[in-house]
Amino acid sequence: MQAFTGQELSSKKVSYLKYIYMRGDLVKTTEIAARFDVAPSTVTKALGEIAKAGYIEHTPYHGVKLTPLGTEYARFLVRRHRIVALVLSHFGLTPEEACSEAEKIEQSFSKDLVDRICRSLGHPIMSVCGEIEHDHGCCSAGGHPV
Amino acid sequence: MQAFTGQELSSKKVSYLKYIYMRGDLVKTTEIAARFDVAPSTVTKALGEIAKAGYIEHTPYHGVKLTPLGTEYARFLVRRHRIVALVLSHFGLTPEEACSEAEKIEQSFSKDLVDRICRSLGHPIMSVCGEIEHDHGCCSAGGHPV
DNA sequence: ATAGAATTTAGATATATACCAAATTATGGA
DNA sequence: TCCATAATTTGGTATATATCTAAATTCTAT
Repeated sequence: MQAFTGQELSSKKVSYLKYIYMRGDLVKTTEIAARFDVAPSTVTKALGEIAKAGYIEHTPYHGVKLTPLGTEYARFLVRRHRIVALVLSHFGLTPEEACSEAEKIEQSFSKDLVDRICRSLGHPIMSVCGEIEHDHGCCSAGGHPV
Repeated sequence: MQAFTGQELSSKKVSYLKYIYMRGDLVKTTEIAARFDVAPSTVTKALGEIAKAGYIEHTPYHGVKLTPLGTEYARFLVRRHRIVALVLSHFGLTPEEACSEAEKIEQSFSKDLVDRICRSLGHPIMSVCGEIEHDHGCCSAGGHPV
């Protein structure tokens, strides 16, 4: 498995990548632009950069698709999001609040930090906005023994 | 009291402001530059912007000093830092780890979120890297009743 | 085959961060 | 006091991110 840090992509690119992952298969520029309320040209430029980084395959005029690396990375991004949302829910935020607040702060959580929180929580399988997948060595590897 | 959101200043500016607060009184450009390992000119520019925003008073060639607004804001920044560090410590991070990890993620925590976490924790007076001041209506005001 | 929709390209703007080199100001020692 | 040196600021440049508009290109469905 890759050694992600969680800081490979900027905040907006992470949002786009997660969206592409959730939508699955081929995703169109216009759809992403509509979802994030930005101009299509803004999305085109970002997609080009995400593609250059190897996370998606961009077929001009046709759409984007995750690469295997992108899929693996997106899985981490979603896990990070859900772990952070779960943590916030412990402070009394409703599932909706926890999810939207997580969206704002998750960007700065490193993979190592997420893994430690995950371990400390006993590798929960459910968050407030979906299941938490613990594939491979993910958060059980490294650091303190489980 | 002011209605801060926590996003008034960029990440680096927040770091500089917290440092100025901790150092107290008149702080010199070179000192800040040394502390953050950047060129003095980089600091000068940032200080100019922080001053324009009203948080510090910059006397060219002599140093900077917090304004009342800046002092109040810095107090919030320090409280935010300590609340976040305290939260991280609950997941098994040592005080040092919690403090340095908090430094990386606190920027994106809004005042509202900090206040909610603070309330949920029962307004703790101690964190892992110092005391937590709860002046004015701070985290007990607004939102759900305490 | 082509009009209209989708998309990309090109050119601008804005913010944040940072550097270097040159100019300016401050300050301490003779 | 005067000046050499240190500190600081200015001005110019650079990168990265994010965004837009307008024009050009490509796709697609009639």
